[in-house]
Amino acid sequence: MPQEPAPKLEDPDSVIARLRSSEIIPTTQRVEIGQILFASPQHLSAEQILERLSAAGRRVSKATVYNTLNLFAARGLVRQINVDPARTCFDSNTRMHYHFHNLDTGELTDVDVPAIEFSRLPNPPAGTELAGVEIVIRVKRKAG
Amino acid sequence: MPQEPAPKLEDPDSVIARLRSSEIIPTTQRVEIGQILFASPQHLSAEQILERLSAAGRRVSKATVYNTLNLFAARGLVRQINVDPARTCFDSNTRMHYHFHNLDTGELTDVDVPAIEFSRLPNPPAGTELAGVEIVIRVKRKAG
DNA sequence: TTCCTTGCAAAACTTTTGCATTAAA
DNA sequence: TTTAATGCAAAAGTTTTGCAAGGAA
Repeated sequence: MPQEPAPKLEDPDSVIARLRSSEIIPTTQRVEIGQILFASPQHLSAEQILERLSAAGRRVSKATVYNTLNLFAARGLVRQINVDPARTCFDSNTRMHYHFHNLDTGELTDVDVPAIEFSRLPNPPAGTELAGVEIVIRVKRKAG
Repeated sequence: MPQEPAPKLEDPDSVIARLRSSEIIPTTQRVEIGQILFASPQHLSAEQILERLSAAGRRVSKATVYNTLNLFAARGLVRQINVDPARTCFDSNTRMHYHFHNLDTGELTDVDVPAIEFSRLPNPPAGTELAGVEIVIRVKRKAG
């Protein structure tokens, strides 16, 4: 019987280098979490990371997973995404990009910057300046 | 001494008509909540609605506020907004529009559709169709 | 009367925190 | 050795739910 392929993990040394260059002390747990997140561009909740850790035979406490994700986010190693009010997602793709959000499945898909082009954008309110543009294109199963 | 002006309330009959046309039974509590929400285009959390209710001398249980907001959202009378992972906001402006999000204050400001114009948008993934485009323009206090 | 809604308290969740223990440099 | 991170359990916060009591048609 076909077996669920184990999700591939990023090379630990590469994760360590990445953490050090963000001035983050590379503890065992942080590296393990980084190996999961940085293996590919993806969107994971804290709970999903815990699942993948335990699937990989590693035990990391829930508190540490949250601490680590918040630390990574504060240092720009991941980006927080709020599409589902029930849980926060962390996006390991730190290049600028947008998202498709499938309303039926909850799935997020990246949209590269060149796929969207503005011909007009409003000026920020007085006293403020642009900090970023976030776009979520909601899609649903095609009626048919 | 200047007094905090009581936020104005929408006319009850107008709220009742609105609920009926969405096939929602206009109970006392639903009308009271509608009077707050529909008084002007605004973005309110469940907690803020409870505050305004009690400021107006009305008592509605927390459970009913949540039930009502979810009902209104399901019927398209308000739109749910997820910018703050800690709480869900409900937007009583149901016309299509976008938002400025002030990162320093958390404040949301409407951006009308004509203020943004696309010259290119990606095709939805195979098997899906467009359901909506959500844009949040993040702004911060101007450095100076 | 019949069906639906409300209110309360408790439950369910996600996320944060305090503190003793352990690991990193 | 000194400083910082981990793990646990408890706490905090928002949202949901079960059920008895009350309101709408």
